Amino acid sequence: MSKQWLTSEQLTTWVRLVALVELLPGALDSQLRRDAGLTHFEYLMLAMLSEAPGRTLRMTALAARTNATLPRLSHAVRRLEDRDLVERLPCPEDRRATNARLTEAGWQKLVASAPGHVATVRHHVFEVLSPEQVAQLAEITDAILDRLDPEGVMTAPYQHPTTPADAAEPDRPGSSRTTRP
Amino acid sequence: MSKQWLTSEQLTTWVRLVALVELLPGALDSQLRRDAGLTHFEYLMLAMLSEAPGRTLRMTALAARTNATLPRLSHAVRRLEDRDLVERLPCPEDRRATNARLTEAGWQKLVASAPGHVATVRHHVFEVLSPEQVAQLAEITDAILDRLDPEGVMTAPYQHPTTPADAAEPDRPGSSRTTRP
DNA sequence: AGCAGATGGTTGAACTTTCAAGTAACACCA
DNA sequence: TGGTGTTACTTGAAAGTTCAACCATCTGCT
Repeated sequence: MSKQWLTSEQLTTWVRLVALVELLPGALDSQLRRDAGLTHFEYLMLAMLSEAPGRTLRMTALAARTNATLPRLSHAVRRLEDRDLVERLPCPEDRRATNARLTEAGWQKLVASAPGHVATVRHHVFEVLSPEQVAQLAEITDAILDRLDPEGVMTAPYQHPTTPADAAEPDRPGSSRTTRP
Repeated sequence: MSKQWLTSEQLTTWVRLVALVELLPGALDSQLRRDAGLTHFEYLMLAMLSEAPGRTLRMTALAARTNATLPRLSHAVRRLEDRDLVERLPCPEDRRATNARLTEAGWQKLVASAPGHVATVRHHVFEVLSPEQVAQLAEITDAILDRLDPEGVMTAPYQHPTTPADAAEPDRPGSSRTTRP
């Protein structure tokens, strides 16, 4: 702590960033709950699974990609399982592990809810930013995530554009990508 | 929904922004829980009260400034009351209303925990950004908040730099401002 | 082979948030 | 004056998250 306080520019920026960080998840949540009956966290789980090879991910990997603790994910997956959007399978390679796989109904659910979600994202973020600002925001978030998520677990598989997730996904080539948001 | 999907620049930016929005609250929370025994939400309540005239705010106003529902705030204030950090007073002007006021112990708690919190903010955000990027981020968040929080309730009293909150606060002039983060 | 420690995941209890009433006071108008 | 409707908040129950065990399996070491 070399300097104790923030400059007034930093303070203004920080106040706004905190507001953004508090408000944005709520906005995403309400749209998804209203139009799709999903929380943003549930949507994220489905989206992450949809991008994985075989639409399948180990619990630990899914937890990392969604920033969830293992207990939280375990409970959440059980609820999604009750709704037939996801299924649990024992992992053949490691018998301690459990794989979560998107069901066909889960895939359909995601396909059905993605457009409304994307529209919300566009409305709240991209419609109000210039292309330059989008580029600036990409760099800014990249810099911050460098410390917040050094491994880039949450932004995988978007870390390595030379080996996109789609390459490993056999069915519906090119379409899974568009469901990402 | 004129355009259905996002460009790849937008997608990259969006993935990072989501990661940021998910990760940052957790980072703030763990530091505050570890070093101060406060959640970020509790810290925000104390900070907002500290800036208000007489360190007092109506429940509704505090709820707006912290992006909390009224039931959530009511429960949370009761817990802070149990810890003697906040007290509840009936509002003289409107007998339906309740005022929440920061106690001296609450003020001390805030003063004690602010430096560590600010250090975390600096570490995660301002140390990795250039001054230009800080300015860019201020504009970007401003644009987004325009739709997310048109009234600017969460960023008040930083909306009107000509009438700073400090002007209305009698004691410890100039100091309350620095506890804001 | 066998054991110690690490890893992967689940479960139930405690805590927090949300949701659905419910109460009290204010505001307006007949 | 007395409704009628709105505002401000609280409360208790339901839902979700976190926390602290717990079990099973794997890994590495002897």
